[in-house]
Amino acid sequence: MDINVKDVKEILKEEGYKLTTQRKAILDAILENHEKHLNPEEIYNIVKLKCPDIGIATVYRTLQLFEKLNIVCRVNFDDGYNRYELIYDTEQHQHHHLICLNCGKVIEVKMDLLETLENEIEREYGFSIVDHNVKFFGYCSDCEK
Amino acid sequence: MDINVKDVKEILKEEGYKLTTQRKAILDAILENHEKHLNPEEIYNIVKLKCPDIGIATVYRTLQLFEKLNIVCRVNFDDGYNRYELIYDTEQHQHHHLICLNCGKVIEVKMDLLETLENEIEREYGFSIVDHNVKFFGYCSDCEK
DNA sequence: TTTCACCTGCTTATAGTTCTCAATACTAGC
DNA sequence: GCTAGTATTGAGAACTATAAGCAGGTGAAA
Ligand SMILES: [Mn+2]
Ligand SMILES: [Mn+2]
Ligand SMILES: [Zn+2]
Ligand SMILES: [Zn+2]
Repeated sequence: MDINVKDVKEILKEEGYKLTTQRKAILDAILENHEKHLNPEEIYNIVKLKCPDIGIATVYRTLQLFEKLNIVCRVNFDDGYNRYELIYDTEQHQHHHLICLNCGKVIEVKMDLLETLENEIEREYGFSIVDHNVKFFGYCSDCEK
Repeated sequence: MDINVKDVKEILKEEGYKLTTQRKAILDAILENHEKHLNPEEIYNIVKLKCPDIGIATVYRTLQLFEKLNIVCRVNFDDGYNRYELIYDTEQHQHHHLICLNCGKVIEVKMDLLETLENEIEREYGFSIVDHNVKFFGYCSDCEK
Protein backbone atom coordinates (compact mmCIF):
# COMPACT_ATOMS: atom_id res chain seq x y z
CA MET A 1 0.00 0.00 0.00
CA ASP A 2 2.56 2.58 1.05
CA ILE A 3 4.91 3.95 -1.52
CA ASN A 4 8.54 3.28 -0.54
CA VAL A 5 12.04 4.44 -1.37
CA LYS A 6 12.53 1.75 -4.00
CA ASP A 7 9.35 2.73 -5.83
CA VAL A 8 10.43 6.36 -5.88
CA LYS A 9 13.86 5.43 -7.20
CA GLU A 10 12.11 3.58 -10.03
CA ILE A 11 9.81 6.47 -10.83
CA LEU A 12 12.69 8.94 -10.89
CA LYS A 13 14.84 6.68 -13.03
CA GLU A 14 12.07 6.19 -15.56
CA GLU A 15 11.95 9.92 -16.12
CA GLY A 16 15.71 10.39 -16.16
CA TYR A 17 16.15 11.72 -12.63
CA LYS A 18 18.46 10.44 -9.92
CA LEU A 19 17.69 9.60 -6.33
CA THR A 20 20.37 11.78 -4.75
CA THR A 21 21.23 11.89 -1.05
CA GLN A 22 19.25 15.10 -0.71
CA ARG A 23 16.17 13.75 -2.48
CA LYS A 24 16.25 10.58 -0.42
CA ALA A 25 16.53 12.60 2.79
CA ILE A 26 13.53 14.71 1.79
CA LEU A 27 11.54 11.62 0.91
CA ASP A 28 12.45 10.04 4.26
CA ALA A 29 11.30 13.13 6.11
CA ILE A 30 7.93 12.93 4.38
CA LEU A 31 7.63 9.14 4.88
CA GLU A 32 8.45 9.41 8.57
CA ASN A 33 5.83 12.13 9.07
CA HIS A 34 3.21 10.87 6.68
CA GLU A 35 0.29 12.18 8.71
CA LYS A 36 1.75 15.62 9.37
CA HIS A 37 1.31 17.63 6.14
CA LEU A 38 4.70 19.31 6.40
CA ASN A 39 5.56 22.57 4.72
CA PRO A 40 8.88 23.18 2.92
CA GLU A 41 10.46 24.88 5.89
CA GLU A 42 9.51 22.08 8.28
CA ILE A 43 10.92 19.56 5.84
CA TYR A 44 14.07 21.64 5.54
CA ASN A 45 14.57 21.65 9.31
CA ILE A 46 14.08 17.90 9.59
CA VAL A 47 16.37 17.15 6.67
CA LYS A 48 19.09 19.43 7.97
CA LEU A 49 19.63 17.12 10.95
CA LYS A 50 20.93 14.36 8.70
CA CYS A 51 22.03 16.49 5.82
CA PRO A 52 23.29 19.75 7.33
CA ASP A 53 24.62 21.28 4.12
CA ILE A 54 21.37 21.11 2.19
CA GLY A 55 19.99 24.37 0.86
CA ILE A 56 16.34 25.27 1.11
CA ALA A 57 16.18 25.77 -2.65
CA THR A 58 16.83 22.06 -3.04
CA VAL A 59 13.85 21.32 -0.82
CA TYR A 60 11.58 23.49 -2.96
CA ARG A 61 12.95 22.03 -6.18
CA THR A 62 12.57 18.46 -4.94
CA LEU A 63 9.00 19.01 -3.77
CA GLN A 64 8.10 20.42 -7.17
CA LEU A 65 9.70 17.43 -8.82
CA PHE A 66 7.90 14.96 -6.54
CA GLU A 67 4.65 16.73 -7.23
CA LYS A 68 5.18 16.57 -10.99
CA LEU A 69 5.89 12.85 -10.73
CA ASN A 70 2.78 12.24 -8.57
CA ILE A 71 4.82 11.09 -5.61
CA VAL A 72 3.43 13.78 -3.34
CA CYS A 73 0.57 16.20 -3.59
CA ARG A 74 0.21 19.72 -2.36
CA VAL A 75 -2.47 20.53 0.18
CA ASN A 76 -3.53 23.98 1.20
CA PHE A 77 -4.78 24.74 4.68
CA ASP A 78 -4.81 28.49 4.04
CA ASP A 79 -2.06 29.22 6.51
CA GLY A 80 0.33 30.76 4.00
CA TYR A 81 2.31 27.61 3.25
CA ASN A 82 2.23 24.91 0.69
CA ARG A 83 2.06 21.59 2.49
CA TYR A 84 2.83 18.17 1.08
CA GLU A 85 1.73 14.62 1.63
CA LEU A 86 2.40 11.29 0.00
CA ILE A 87 0.03 9.95 -2.60
CA TYR A 88 -1.03 6.41 -1.84
CA ASP A 89 -1.68 3.97 -4.68
CA THR A 90 -4.88 2.84 -3.03
CA GLU A 91 -6.70 6.13 -3.28
CA GLN A 92 -7.87 7.30 -6.67
CA HIS A 93 -8.93 10.69 -5.33
CA GLN A 94 -7.41 12.87 -2.67
CA HIS A 95 -8.83 12.10 0.76
CA HIS A 96 -10.76 14.69 2.75
CA HIS A 97 -9.49 16.73 5.67
CA LEU A 98 -11.19 17.86 8.84
CA ILE A 99 -9.65 21.02 10.26
CA CYS A 100 -10.36 22.00 13.86
CA LEU A 101 -11.09 25.72 14.15
CA ASN A 102 -9.98 25.68 17.77
CA CYS A 103 -6.76 23.64 18.01
CA GLY A 104 -5.82 23.47 14.33
CA LYS A 105 -5.64 19.69 14.31
CA VAL A 106 -6.01 18.06 10.89
CA ILE A 107 -7.81 14.73 10.65
CA GLU A 108 -7.85 12.59 7.52
CA VAL A 109 -11.06 11.06 6.24
CA LYS A 110 -10.62 8.04 4.02
CA MET A 111 -14.32 7.60 3.19
CA ASP A 112 -15.09 9.20 -0.14
CA LEU A 113 -18.92 9.24 -0.26
CA LEU A 114 -19.08 11.81 -3.02
CA GLU A 115 -20.44 9.60 -5.77
CA THR A 116 -23.99 10.95 -5.61
CA LEU A 117 -22.81 14.54 -5.74
CA GLU A 118 -20.25 13.87 -8.46
CA ASN A 119 -22.79 12.05 -10.61
CA GLU A 120 -25.23 14.92 -10.19
CA ILE A 121 -22.53 17.39 -11.22
CA GLU A 122 -21.49 15.39 -14.27
CA ARG A 123 -25.11 15.10 -15.35
CA GLU A 124 -26.24 18.65 -14.55
CA TYR A 125 -23.18 20.58 -15.72
CA GLY A 126 -21.62 18.23 -18.28
CA PHE A 127 -18.47 18.64 -16.22
CA SER A 128 -16.21 15.59 -16.15
CA ILE A 129 -14.55 15.31 -12.78
CA VAL A 130 -10.93 14.25 -12.46
CA ASP A 131 -10.23 15.00 -8.81
CA HIS A 132 -11.62 16.86 -5.85
CA ASN A 133 -10.50 18.77 -2.84
CA VAL A 134 -12.71 18.64 0.22
CA LYS A 135 -12.14 20.30 3.57
CA PHE A 136 -14.47 20.44 6.54
CA PHE A 137 -14.07 23.08 9.22
CA GLY A 138 -15.45 22.59 12.68
CA TYR A 139 -14.54 21.33 16.14
CA CYS A 140 -12.77 18.08 16.92
CA SER A 141 -14.01 15.75 19.64
CA ASP A 142 -11.47 17.12 22.13
CA CYS A 143 -12.42 20.74 21.56
CA GLU A 144 -16.15 20.13 21.35
CA LYS A 145 -16.40 19.49 25.12
CA MET B 1 -31.53 37.44 -1.13
CA ASP B 2 -28.56 39.53 -2.22
CA ILE B 3 -26.76 41.55 0.35
CA ASN B 4 -26.82 45.24 -0.57
CA VAL B 5 -25.07 48.50 0.24
CA LYS B 6 -27.53 49.41 2.98
CA ASP B 7 -27.04 46.08 4.75
CA VAL B 8 -23.31 46.54 4.68
CA LYS B 9 -23.59 50.05 6.04
CA GLU B 10 -25.59 48.63 8.95
CA ILE B 11 -23.10 45.84 9.62
CA LEU B 12 -20.20 48.27 9.61
CA LYS B 13 -21.98 50.76 11.86
CA GLU B 14 -22.83 48.08 14.39
CA GLU B 15 -19.16 47.32 14.79
CA GLY B 16 -18.06 50.94 14.83
CA TYR B 17 -16.82 51.20 11.26
CA LYS B 18 -17.77 53.71 8.60
CA LEU B 19 -18.87 53.12 5.04
CA THR B 20 -16.32 55.41 3.38
CA THR B 21 -16.20 56.25 -0.32
CA GLN B 22 -13.39 53.76 -0.77
CA ARG B 23 -15.17 50.96 1.04
CA LYS B 24 -18.34 51.58 -0.92
CA ALA B 25 -16.42 51.54 -4.20
CA ILE B 26 -14.81 48.22 -3.27
CA LEU B 27 -18.16 46.77 -2.29
CA ASP B 28 -19.67 47.96 -5.59
CA ALA B 29 -16.88 46.32 -7.55
CA ILE B 30 -17.59 43.03 -5.81
CA LEU B 31 -21.37 43.37 -6.18
CA GLU B 32 -21.11 44.15 -9.88
CA ASN B 33 -18.88 41.13 -10.48
CA HIS B 34 -20.47 38.71 -8.06
CA GLU B 35 -19.74 35.64 -10.13
CA LYS B 36 -16.13 36.50 -10.92
CA HIS B 37 -14.13 35.70 -7.77
CA LEU B 38 -11.92 38.76 -8.08
CA ASN B 39 -8.50 39.05 -6.51
CA PRO B 40 -7.27 42.21 -4.74
CA GLU B 41 -5.43 43.50 -7.77
CA GLU B 42 -8.44 43.05 -10.05
CA ILE B 43 -10.62 44.85 -7.52
CA TYR B 44 -8.03 47.61 -7.28
CA ASN B 45 -8.06 48.12 -11.05
CA ILE B 46 -11.85 48.26 -11.20
CA VAL B 47 -12.11 50.63 -8.26
CA LYS B 48 -9.43 52.95 -9.62
CA LEU B 49 -11.72 53.87 -12.51
CA LYS B 50 -14.17 55.60 -10.17
CA CYS B 51 -11.79 56.33 -7.37
CA PRO B 52 -8.43 57.04 -8.99
CA ASP B 53 -6.58 58.05 -5.84
CA ILE B 54 -7.23 54.86 -3.94
CA GLY B 55 -4.18 52.94 -2.76
CA ILE B 56 -3.91 49.18 -3.01
CA ALA B 57 -3.33 48.95 0.74
CA THR B 58 -6.86 50.21 1.25
CA VAL B 59 -8.17 47.40 -0.93
CA TYR B 60 -6.33 44.80 1.12
CA ARG B 61 -7.43 46.38 4.39
CA THR B 62 -11.05 46.59 3.29
CA LEU B 63 -11.14 43.01 2.11
CA GLN B 64 -9.78 41.87 5.46
CA LEU B 65 -12.41 43.92 7.22
CA PHE B 66 -15.23 42.59 5.03
CA GLU B 67 -14.01 39.07 5.65
CA LYS B 68 -13.96 39.60 9.42
CA LEU B 69 -17.53 40.93 9.27
CA ASN B 70 -18.72 37.99 7.14
CA ILE B 71 -19.60 40.20 4.21
CA VAL B 72 -17.25 38.39 1.84
CA CYS B 73 -15.36 35.17 2.01
CA ARG B 74 -11.99 34.22 0.69
CA VAL B 75 -11.72 31.46 -1.90
CA ASN B 76 -8.54 29.85 -3.02
CA PHE B 77 -8.11 28.45 -6.51
CA ASP B 78 -4.41 27.77 -6.01
CA ASP B 79 -3.35 30.36 -8.54
CA GLY B 80 -1.31 32.45 -6.11
CA TYR B 81 -4.05 34.93 -5.25
CA ASN B 82 -6.63 35.32 -2.57
CA ARG B 83 -9.98 35.75 -4.25
CA TYR B 84 -13.16 37.07 -2.71
CA GLU B 85 -16.87 36.60 -3.16
CA LEU B 86 -20.00 37.82 -1.42
CA ILE B 87 -21.63 35.68 1.21
CA TYR B 88 -25.33 35.27 0.53
CA ASP B 89 -27.78 35.02 3.39
CA THR B 90 -29.51 32.11 1.71
CA GLU B 91 -26.58 29.74 1.85
CA GLN B 92 -25.61 28.36 5.23
CA HIS B 93 -22.51 26.74 3.80
CA GLN B 94 -20.10 27.88 1.11
CA HIS B 95 -21.14 26.61 -2.30
CA HIS B 96 -18.93 24.28 -4.33
CA HIS B 97 -16.74 25.21 -7.26
CA LEU B 98 -15.92 23.35 -10.44
CA ILE B 99 -12.56 24.34 -11.88
CA CYS B 100 -11.73 23.46 -15.49
CA LEU B 101 -8.19 22.17 -15.80
CA ASN B 102 -8.09 23.25 -19.43
CA CYS B 103 -9.58 26.75 -19.67
CA GLY B 104 -9.56 27.72 -15.99
CA LYS B 105 -13.27 28.50 -15.95
CA VAL B 106 -14.90 28.41 -12.52
CA ILE B 107 -18.48 27.17 -12.23
CA GLU B 108 -20.56 27.50 -9.08
CA VAL B 109 -22.60 24.59 -7.78
CA LYS B 110 -25.47 25.51 -5.51
CA MET B 111 -26.52 21.95 -4.70
CA ASP B 112 -25.02 20.93 -1.40
CA LEU B 113 -25.62 17.15 -1.27
CA LEU B 114 -23.10 16.56 1.47
CA GLU B 115 -25.50 15.58 4.24
CA THR B 116 -24.76 11.87 4.10
CA LEU B 117 -21.02 12.47 4.21
CA GLU B 118 -21.26 15.09 6.91
CA ASN B 119 -23.45 12.91 9.10
CA GLU B 120 -21.02 10.03 8.68
CA ILE B 121 -18.15 12.31 9.69
CA GLU B 122 -19.93 13.67 12.74
CA ARG B 123 -20.80 10.15 13.82
CA GLU B 124 -17.50 8.45 13.04
CA TYR B 125 -15.08 11.15 14.19
CA GLY B 126 -17.15 13.10 16.73
CA PHE B 127 -16.23 16.14 14.66
CA SER B 128 -18.87 18.86 14.59
CA ILE B 129 -18.90 20.52 11.19
CA VAL B 130 -19.35 24.27 10.85
CA ASP B 131 -18.49 24.82 7.21
CA HIS B 132 -16.87 23.12 4.26
CA ASN B 133 -14.83 23.91 1.23
CA VAL B 134 -15.33 21.75 -1.82
CA LYS B 135 -13.62 22.02 -5.18
CA PHE B 136 -13.88 19.68 -8.14
CA PHE B 137 -11.23 19.65 -10.82
CA GLY B 138 -11.96 18.36 -14.29
CA TYR B 139 -13.09 19.45 -17.74
CA CYS B 140 -16.01 21.73 -18.50
CA SER B 141 -18.54 20.87 -21.19
CA ASP B 142 -16.80 23.15 -23.72
CA CYS B 143 -13.37 21.64 -23.15
CA GLU B 144 -14.57 18.06 -22.93
CA LYS B 145 -15.25 17.91 -26.68
C1' DT C 1 39.41 8.65 -17.30
C1' DT C 2 36.89 11.73 -19.88
C1' DT C 3 32.57 13.54 -20.92
C1' DC C 4 28.34 15.70 -20.16
C1' DA C 5 24.06 16.28 -18.43
C1' DC C 6 22.20 16.49 -14.00
C1' DC C 7 22.21 18.38 -9.54
C1' DT C 8 23.53 21.32 -5.75
C1' DG C 9 24.17 25.51 -2.45
C1' DC C 10 24.45 30.23 -2.49
C1' DT C 11 22.65 34.40 -3.67
C1' DT C 12 19.52 37.44 -5.65
C1' DA C 13 15.03 38.39 -7.53
C1' DT C 14 9.93 38.23 -7.55
C1' DA C 15 5.37 39.03 -6.05
C1' DG C 16 1.52 39.05 -3.03
C1' DT C 17 0.55 41.00 1.12
C1' DT C 18 1.17 43.66 5.42
C1' DC C 19 3.13 47.41 8.14
C1' DT C 20 4.38 52.21 9.31
C1' DC C 21 3.40 56.75 9.50
C1' DA C 22 2.06 61.33 8.59
C1' DA C 23 -1.90 63.55 6.64
C1' DT C 24 -6.88 63.74 6.17
C1' DA C 25 -11.81 62.97 7.12
C1' DC C 26 -15.60 62.09 10.23
C1' DT C 27 -18.28 62.26 14.46
C1' DA C 28 -19.84 63.65 18.89
C1' DG C 29 -20.02 67.06 22.17
C1' DC C 30 -20.07 71.68 22.92
C1' DG D 1 -20.52 75.96 13.29
C1' DC D 2 -16.15 74.89 15.96
C1' DT D 3 -13.05 71.61 18.51
C1' DA D 4 -11.07 67.38 20.04
C1' DG D 5 -10.50 62.80 19.38
C1' DT D 6 -10.72 58.80 16.64
C1' DA D 7 -10.96 56.29 12.33
C1' DT D 8 -9.24 56.01 7.82
C1' DT D 9 -6.33 56.85 4.12
C1' DG D 10 -2.20 56.74 0.43
C1' DA D 11 2.59 56.18 -0.22
C1' DG D 12 6.21 53.68 0.41
C1' DA D 13 9.06 50.44 2.88
C1' DA D 14 9.17 45.91 4.82
C1' DC D 15 8.07 41.17 4.99
C1' DT D 16 7.78 36.37 3.46
C1' DA D 17 7.22 32.31 0.72
C1' DT D 18 8.93 30.83 -3.33
C1' DA D 19 11.58 30.86 -7.79
C1' DA D 20 15.54 31.90 -10.76
C1' DG D 21 20.42 32.44 -12.02
C1' DC D 22 24.81 30.80 -11.69
C1' DA D 23 29.21 28.56 -10.97
C1' DG D 24 30.96 24.51 -9.10
C1' DG D 25 30.24 19.50 -7.96
C1' DT D 26 28.76 14.65 -8.91
C1' DG D 27 28.19 10.35 -11.11
C1' DA D 28 26.89 7.22 -14.76
C1' DA D 29 28.03 5.94 -19.59
C1' DA D 30 31.37 5.60 -23.14
MN1 LIG E 1 -3.92 14.33 4.25
MN1 LIG F 1 -18.21 31.09 -5.82
ZN1 LIG G 1 -9.57 20.69 18.20
ZN1 LIG H 1 -12.93 24.46 -19.82
